[in-house]
Amino acid sequence: MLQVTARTKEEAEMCPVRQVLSQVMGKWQMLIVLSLEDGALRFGALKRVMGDITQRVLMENLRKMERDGHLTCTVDPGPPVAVSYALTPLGREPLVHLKALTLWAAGRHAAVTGNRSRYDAP
Amino acid sequence: MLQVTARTKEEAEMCPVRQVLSQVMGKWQMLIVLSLEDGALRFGALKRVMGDITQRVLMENLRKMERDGHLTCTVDPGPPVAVSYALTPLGREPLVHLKALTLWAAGRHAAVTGNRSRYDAP
DNA sequence: CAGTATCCTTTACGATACTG
DNA sequence: CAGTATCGTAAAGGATACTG
Repeated sequence: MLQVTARTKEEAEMCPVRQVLSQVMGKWQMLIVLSLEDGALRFGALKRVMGDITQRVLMENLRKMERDGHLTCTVDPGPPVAVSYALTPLGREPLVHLKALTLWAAGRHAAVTGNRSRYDAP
Repeated sequence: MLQVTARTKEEAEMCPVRQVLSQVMGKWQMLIVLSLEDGALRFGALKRVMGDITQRVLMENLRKMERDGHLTCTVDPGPPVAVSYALTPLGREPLVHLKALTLWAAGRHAAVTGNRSRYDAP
């Protein structure tokens, strides 16, 4: 398998795979990627679509992903200003895998719920 | 797209997709799944393979994944005791997608590093 | 509307010591 | 060797208020 393990924390932070993955696999990043699949969204719309995320946290994640080149930020000076975020080609690449995982998770929810009950019950 | 968004925190916690995904997409869970791909490992060996994880955190994650049915825990009473962990068929299912993501991340490391420098520089 | 700043809580994690 | 318990720290996140 690929090298994703490390012996120290410093080594882990330098792991190339982890560095790239962390920008799309996190709880919020993944939701952002999926939310932008069908096209650009303005900040407010994106926040509304995601629902349970605060403005501050959404901004943080958007900036990190912009920095890594996963999405672009386009400003239309208004007034009022309109800022929209869109996935770059690079940002679209993991989409297929993330969707596959999401689909798998959806299909396995019943099984997992059953396993949890069985584990907790006795 | 599938429904992975939520309007409240409670709604998010009940999201079937998020519930299942959280057991394999977390930083540690993903490393555990990948580490067990080639077969069962004893606790100590698994800890050594992963390197930068503490005993406590590894135990926590193993228990959560065992609860969800992603892996089994087999005890061979010694002495000394030997406890080995192995993926279940359910636990193997996400492997293909996780490996695809890992492979993608490895291939894009250079691009992302470049993007970061460009973003930070000016 | 988009963005920043501040404060506070919670969660994840690390380190270490102890037990069968 | 595997597992538990305790304590402390650091990171993530939530709430809210304020600005152009």
